[in-house]
Amino acid sequence: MLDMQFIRENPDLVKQVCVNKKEDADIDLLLKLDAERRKIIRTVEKLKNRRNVASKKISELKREKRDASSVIAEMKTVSEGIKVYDTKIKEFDKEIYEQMKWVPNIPHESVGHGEDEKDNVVVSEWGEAPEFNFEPADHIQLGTSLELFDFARSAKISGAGFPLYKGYGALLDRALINFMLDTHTKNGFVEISPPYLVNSQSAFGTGQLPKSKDQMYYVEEDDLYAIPTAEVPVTNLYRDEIFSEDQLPIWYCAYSSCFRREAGSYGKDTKGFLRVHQFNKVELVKFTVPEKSYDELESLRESAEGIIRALGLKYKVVSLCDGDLSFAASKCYDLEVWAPGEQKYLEVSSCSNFEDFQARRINIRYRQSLGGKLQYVHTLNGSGLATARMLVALVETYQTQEGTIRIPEVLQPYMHGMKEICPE
RNA sequence: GGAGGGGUGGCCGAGCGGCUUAAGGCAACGGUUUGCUAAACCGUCGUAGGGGUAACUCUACCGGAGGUUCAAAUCCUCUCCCCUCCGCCA
Repeated sequence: MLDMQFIRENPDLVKQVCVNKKEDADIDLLLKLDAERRKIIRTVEKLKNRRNVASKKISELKREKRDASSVIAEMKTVSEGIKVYDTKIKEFDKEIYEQMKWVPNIPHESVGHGEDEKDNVVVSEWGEAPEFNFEPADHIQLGTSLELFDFARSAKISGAGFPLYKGYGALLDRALINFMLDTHTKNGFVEISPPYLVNSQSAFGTGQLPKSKDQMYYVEEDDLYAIPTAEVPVTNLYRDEIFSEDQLPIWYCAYSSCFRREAGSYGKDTKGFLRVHQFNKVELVKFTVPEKSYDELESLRESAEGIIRALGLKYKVVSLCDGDLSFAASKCYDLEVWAPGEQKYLEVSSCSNFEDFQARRINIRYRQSLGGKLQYVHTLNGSGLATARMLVALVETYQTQEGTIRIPEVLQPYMHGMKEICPE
């Protein structure tokens, strides 16, 4: 959510951002409603002032046991007027809010202009693509022959896109999760294990609602949404709360399963683990003062990158252009790992700075040490990382000619010391 | 699911139709004085919105939404959340 005053003062900028981000919020209508609303406020507040003054008079007269009926009669009509205007203001507030919900966040000045993902900028690349003296298999072949996953049976019990891990596949996934959580907590993140179902207020707070309502699983009977990422519960932890400045920054990491309907994406990346309805992810979330948020974004990205490096996977960092930037983000880096079996990069993390866009929606503020002013915090988050796609890159990168999969050294302690996954 | 209790400023907590401009305390900030992890005293101190170049001023806000009334933190209705007990269950 943007500040109305900001929109009032920078209408052209906001309009341009809507065009660049391909959002069709009606800024002119919004400005008109805002001006209209303020005009009514001026009128009604004059009336309310009259009422307050008269009210005091009435109470004085009553105390002195004098007649107040003429003032009361007059106030009756004034009050009726107030009621009419108040109703009008409420209508305007609602209308303005309806429009405001669709206004996207302003990109940071360092974000490039572009149409879509093809205009994203590669910031850095790391690692070497593995070389094979044989034709590398993809994760589905590997997973099937080693019995790591069972897509056919999970489709039977739930449907396509619901993965099932088995044996060493399940162990590998668990190893990845534990390795990530241990690494992040060692680096200063506090671990959170959040609820998986959240109320609509939470889904709205982090920006999933209203825009991506159809992308979430919804339990109608209880009005609860299955989380598409741990970002939702963790960011909402401090909804309607006020920090003191010395409490910031706060760094959280949270493992959760993530649920996404992926409506409308049928036929795209449908193979195996590439795009699924349920996957596991360790999420990183930060709350910080505005001055530090871009430093925190860089450090957040490094935390996520550290995992990929430790696993020895080739990857690249991409800075999203404004056309590819999500609704709520000011700046975003995508981390993409190389999957040699697929012969393509897979997005395993998005590290974003939302500045005060989320904080404004969910009302998270902090009191400045100097001056004691209340200000909105900045929120950031990034995957650190999603395991489903990491598994794809991992098994494809570390496959051998014998059809086994070598285990990266950092994961071995989490795999009971196993160095290699071999056929049974 | 059933029965009670409760939601008031950063925190605690009084108020239960008009002498409230939400008491009082804590915390915070500024100052005076005395000085060994500090105390005492004085002062300032909610948030949001509107108007004004400004000092300032007006309006709203007591979980949320309606209602009664000239007037609502206070009365009524609905609703959400928290706590305790009972039931059911992992």
